[in-house]
Amino acid sequence: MSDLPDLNDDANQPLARPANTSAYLKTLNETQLQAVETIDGPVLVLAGAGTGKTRVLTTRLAHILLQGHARHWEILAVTFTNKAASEMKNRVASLLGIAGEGGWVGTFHAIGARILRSHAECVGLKSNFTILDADDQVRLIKQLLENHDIDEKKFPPRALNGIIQRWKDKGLTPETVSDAEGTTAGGGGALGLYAEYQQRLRDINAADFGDLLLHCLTLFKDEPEILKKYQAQFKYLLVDEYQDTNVAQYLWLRLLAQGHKNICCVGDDDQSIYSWRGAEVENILRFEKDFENATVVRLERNYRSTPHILAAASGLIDHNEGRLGKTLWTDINGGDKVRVVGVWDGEEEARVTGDEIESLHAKRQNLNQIAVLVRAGFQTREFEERLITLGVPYRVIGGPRFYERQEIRDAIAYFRITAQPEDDLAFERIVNLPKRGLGPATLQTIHRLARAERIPMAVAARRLTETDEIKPKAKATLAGLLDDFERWRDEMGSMHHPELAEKILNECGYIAMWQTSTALEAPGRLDNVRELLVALEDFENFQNFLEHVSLVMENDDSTVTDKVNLMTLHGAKGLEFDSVFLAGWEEGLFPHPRTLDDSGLAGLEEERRLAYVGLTRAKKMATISFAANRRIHGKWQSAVPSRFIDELPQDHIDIRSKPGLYGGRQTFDRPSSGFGERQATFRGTHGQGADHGNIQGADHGNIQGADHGNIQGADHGTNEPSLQTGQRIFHQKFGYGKILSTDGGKLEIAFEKAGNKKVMASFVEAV
DNA sequence: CGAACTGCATTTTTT
DNA sequence: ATGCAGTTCG
Repeated sequence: MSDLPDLNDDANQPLARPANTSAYLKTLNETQLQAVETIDGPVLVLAGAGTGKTRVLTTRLAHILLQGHARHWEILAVTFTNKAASEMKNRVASLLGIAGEGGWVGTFHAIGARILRSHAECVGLKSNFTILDADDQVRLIKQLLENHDIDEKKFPPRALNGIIQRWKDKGLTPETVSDAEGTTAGGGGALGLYAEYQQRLRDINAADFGDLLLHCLTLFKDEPEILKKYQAQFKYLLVDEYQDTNVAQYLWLRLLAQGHKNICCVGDDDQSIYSWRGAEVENILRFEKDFENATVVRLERNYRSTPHILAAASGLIDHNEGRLGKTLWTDINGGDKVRVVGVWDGEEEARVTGDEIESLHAKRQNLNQIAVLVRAGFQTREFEERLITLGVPYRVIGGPRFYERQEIRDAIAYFRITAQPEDDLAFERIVNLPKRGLGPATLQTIHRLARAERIPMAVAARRLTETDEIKPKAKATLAGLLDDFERWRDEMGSMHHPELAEKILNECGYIAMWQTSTALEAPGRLDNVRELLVALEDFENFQNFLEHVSLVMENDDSTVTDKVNLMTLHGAKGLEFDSVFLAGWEEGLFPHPRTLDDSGLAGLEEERRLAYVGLTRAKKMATISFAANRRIHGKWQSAVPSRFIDELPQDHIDIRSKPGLYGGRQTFDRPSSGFGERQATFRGTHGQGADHGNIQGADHGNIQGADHGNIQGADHGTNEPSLQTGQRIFHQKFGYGKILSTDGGKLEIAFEKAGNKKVMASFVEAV
């Protein structure tokens, strides 16, 4: 990390001229300049939507380098997304005129992984540990539950994983989870599961996303010298989207910042929309208390939206309590009011929106500059259908990603097991793919041994090839497969990795499997696999490629072609468009009832921030729409406009609802209603919202309360070293027998019924 | 082993 | 409505 060639000589010498004459600072406004030039000590930059946040962040980074305050490896700049990280890298590079390779600009997770790989052994891992994604996490939990015969229905693996991940978000290890939480969460079983999950991760040399930070915290705590090294190294810290940090990230930052105390956090409390995945707005609200003598800079001049849009958004967010408070203003003139459109149903909403988009397009509005924003992913469907009919090109942002496709995950599992023999999840995924007769029975045996001995499945499998535990045919197949793994592993050193990858996929029969498949999607899958092989070329080796796959899964749909953007409100954060359509502003949909149920007022405020984020994406035109009738989960429901519509300042909106639609279900008997009347309708709203809650509310997310299924305590029903020659034993499959000889974990047994067999000691009970 | 059937939930999403 | 997972049947 340290002695990289310094690509930029200027960075080594302070510049003689005064800072504010530097060309790159000239374009900044006064507060932006302050945010850039206040280099020493803690700085909080409250950057409202569209106030030039990224610019400040990148200019500040460049400024520190150009002024010679630090070299590029002495600055730590963290973001949440790869997109933000690469944008920062690129912009800094262009400001400096060079590429800042080797710097510490990256996502929290990428930086965490980098630190962790250097000191993996301190937390019980090896530096080539695998990074597990959400899918792997859930599968691992499932395995653990199966082992304890716990009913997945009563304890959904996803929910349990959620609990564990939230603990990790809070920086809690199984040892530090409070007793109170430990005894209630997941029926009291989640904590035990967490401990077991962590143990299993170590056994298979893997870390999940949360671990990338959590293990860092453990590392910093256990190895103060290592922490000191990083504290000394990072003279300046820059943090993007600070309002989205969770406790673990906060602690991580605070530790690292303690050396030089130059930490600059940029964020906007009004755009905090990720509490459901552990983000804590409190981090940003508390900044001045956490970091003494902090400078707070407010960026309030908005360069993005017209006054009406800004006023509507500001008026809306004003309904939230506990804000740090900002007053956005703009110099931009003109622009229309925010349009509020009521329609009969979802179909009409899509039709009206589609027509509007067409007419914008006819007026030469760039389709890339148009977005339809919805609350939930499924809502894009109706718009897609309509746009297809109209022949308007579109893209859905946030859809399934390349690396999430089944065939890609399969192929990658082969690479994973090759690069990291202990990767159980990869092993399990491909052991019988393509089908090679290693079915559930064999797998279960491998599993049991792996668990009993706390060894990776590949190791367990290898041992089982030396005993009679599994059928001869399966045994031979398994031995062959394991030999393949090893052969490929040996070749990693000598062969060019894209070629090796191709070889692997050919030899294992995976390619053949799709080639011979008559399935409709087979050719497409093969194409994807080929594409994967091409992607491999861009990386130095397997390791780098796999790291990329797990951490940098870019969703680069930023295709050059001109298309309308469809996405969720969450997905729109950080983006901007000339024209924005905000669809589905109805009670029961937005604010989402589930959020209200789960988090009450705090949830409502977060939904309101989501609305605010949506509105502030618009540069020139914002259109809000709601339907009087909506089909949800196949059922038609009448709907009333979202309470957020009521909260918009009337002076800045233009209601274009068809006469009579404003009242939702009252449409027929009470044509045409105005604002005043809406209050009455609004009451009805509440009733409906509550109904919604009832449909779900009953036993949702409450894994507690059940008194069964204690996750701990089930034993693995096995051995102790007291197994000696002559000892009578019981084996689950072969029955009773007597030990003839022992050889480490292996035993030769004379079974009363089954004859002489070699078995694993783990599968034998002394009787 | 694979096709057909049944029950069930169904926000947001990065890494 | 729809899709997914688990189960059952041929």
